Amino acid sequence: MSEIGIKDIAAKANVSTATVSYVLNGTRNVKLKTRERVLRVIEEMNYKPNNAAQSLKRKRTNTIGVIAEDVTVFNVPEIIDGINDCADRMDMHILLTNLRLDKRIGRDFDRVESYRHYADNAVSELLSKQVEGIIYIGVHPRDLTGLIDTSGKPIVYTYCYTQKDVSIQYHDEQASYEAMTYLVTKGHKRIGIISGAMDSIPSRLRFNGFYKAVTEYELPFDPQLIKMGNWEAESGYRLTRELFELEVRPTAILAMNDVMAVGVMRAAAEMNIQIPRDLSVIGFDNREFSEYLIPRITTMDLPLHEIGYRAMESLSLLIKGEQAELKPMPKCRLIERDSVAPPRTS
Amino acid sequence: MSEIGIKDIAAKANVSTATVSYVLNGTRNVKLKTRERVLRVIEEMNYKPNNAAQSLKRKRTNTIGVIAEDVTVFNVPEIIDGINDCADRMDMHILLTNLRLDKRIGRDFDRVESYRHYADNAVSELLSKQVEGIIYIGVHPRDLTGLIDTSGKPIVYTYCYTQKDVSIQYHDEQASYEAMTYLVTKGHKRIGIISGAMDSIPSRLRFNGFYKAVTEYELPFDPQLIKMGNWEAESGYRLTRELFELEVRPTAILAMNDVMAVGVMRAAAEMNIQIPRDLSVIGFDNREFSEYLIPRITTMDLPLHEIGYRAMESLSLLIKGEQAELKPMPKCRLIERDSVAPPRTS
DNA sequence: CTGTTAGCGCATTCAC
DNA sequence: GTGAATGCGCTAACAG
Repeated sequence: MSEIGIKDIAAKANVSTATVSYVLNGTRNVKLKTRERVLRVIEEMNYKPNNAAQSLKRKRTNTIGVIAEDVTVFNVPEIIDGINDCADRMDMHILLTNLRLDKRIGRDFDRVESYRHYADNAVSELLSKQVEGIIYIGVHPRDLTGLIDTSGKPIVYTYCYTQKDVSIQYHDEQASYEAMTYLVTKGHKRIGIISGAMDSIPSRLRFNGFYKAVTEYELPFDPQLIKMGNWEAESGYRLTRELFELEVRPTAILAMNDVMAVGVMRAAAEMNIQIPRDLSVIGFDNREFSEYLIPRITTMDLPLHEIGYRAMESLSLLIKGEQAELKPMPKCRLIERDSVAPPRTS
Repeated sequence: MSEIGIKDIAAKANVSTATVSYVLNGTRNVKLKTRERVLRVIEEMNYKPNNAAQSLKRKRTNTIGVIAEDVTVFNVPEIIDGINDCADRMDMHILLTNLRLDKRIGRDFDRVESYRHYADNAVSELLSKQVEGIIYIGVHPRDLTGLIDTSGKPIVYTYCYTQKDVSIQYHDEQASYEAMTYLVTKGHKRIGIISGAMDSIPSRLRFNGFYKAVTEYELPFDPQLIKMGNWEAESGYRLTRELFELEVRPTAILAMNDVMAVGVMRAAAEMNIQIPRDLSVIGFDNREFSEYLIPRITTMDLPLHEIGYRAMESLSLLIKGEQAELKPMPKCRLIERDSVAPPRTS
């Protein structure tokens, strides 16, 4: 029975409820002896303060809400972990809501109306529970302006954004630029790129990084080396075949995610092209499997933990009424493995 | 400002707070006209009931706590998703606590003392928040008797268990038996097995299934075909090499997880053994990467969603004071892919 | 059908 | 250093 309350403690310890509260919260000095007595009784009766009553009285709950569009998407757990990490340190608690978008409406994220309902519910519920702020974790970066109304409560977005709220994202452009730099350093000049879906923001950002590298390193610019994929392995496969029908073939391919990199590898295997001897491949996301492929693929690691941590930091600032500081975007990190080598001097 | 309360609504709608409460909860009939008026005011002022106050009054919170030992472990998100799925249907809410064991204490799960502290805190906090029950998601199946005291509140364990509480687990023994059956159906007789760590319960259970198959199908029993791994890829690699030094080599290998199956594949690649032509491989877990390997590996899918769902169902029963019904254990499902073929008739 | 009011468990102000 | 009284926002019993 969790029915023991502060007054049960007070009675058993021969003090008033106020005294119990004082020793519990350290709000005022209590004679050592009484304090010890109270503490002992609390221990004995295994008393736990009723959080509902506390929240009602103080105006704080020390709780924030996290809305995840789908916890089963690969990047989400690590972001949550980052939020947790930070929240623990500031003694904040987390109320997690899982929208289950993937299961419920599939991948059709652009039809905002199809899930506004779920989002609204989640927010209402969280607000009802008196959260002091909300972190929204998208499954895919996109503009969510107007989706959510938090009634003035602070909100931070990650893996998506709105036009007026704080959002935390990693540096896509820097990431692909860095990947290109690595390839160039290894001696590659003709580098093919297989993009994600073109209506996606990360795709465009990563393209920017690619162009920047092409320009800065004065690589031969050939539109034929640029292929529009759709994030799926099949597109990596198909486009790699196209790339290899070119008269002058690329010596390296940058795939905008690891899944498409798998497609690249499949195509290569079929055409008897050895990676990395005949073709270098670099992926994106550092998905778990990227380490298990043969060869293990070199890829860009996403700073997911850091994103979560930062989101929590910013939210905490907003809750305190301060301005969220504008730190530079978290960067991706190159994971060097076995799928990149210098081009063959044929 | 979420400072608007029921009495603000009452005032503006010219009714008493009670009436507002009644229309909100449908607890009593309210004249249509007044109801509509109240509803309109609520809408206008964007009023959200204060859950803390509600919980204080009713004795229910409609909230359960979920303690995950580590949300970043591969199987956990899907379990949470299952819990969510069920919780949504019964209008229950979830308070998630992430122990972050992997990050904080590493893989040394047996030293219960090293994380009792975290578990205790999590439970205290949850109890304080008046959850009506708890689901505990372990990272690895093991006996956790004595770790947690919920002060009488119902608890359900999954991916771990205690000697007195309800726990939900999938059917390991059936799974490996079924995997063996599949291999036998394909014509294999000499089947090697690479186990997980032997102090692990799933390892032993899966062995049971293996033995059962060996017996029932009257396979040649050869202790040399049984290798003790440790769940890591390296052990799969090393033990496969050992298996291939045997005079009569196995035609198929059952690895107790997909990670070790990767090791098998690596060893095979090095020895120029083609999968599945020269060697069939079957894994366990249906890890995401198992589909991306070349060849894609046949594996046993874990009913994670179902486990979560069941855990929630059972907990809900316990909360209502009923007995948790004993359904048969959820089963694993064979995912047929490309790493198994009939043995070569050499 | 609607209003009045006690009290849920706790923190806090004021009085001692 | 301690205790009695008040009220947080809400529900439900009681009264009309």
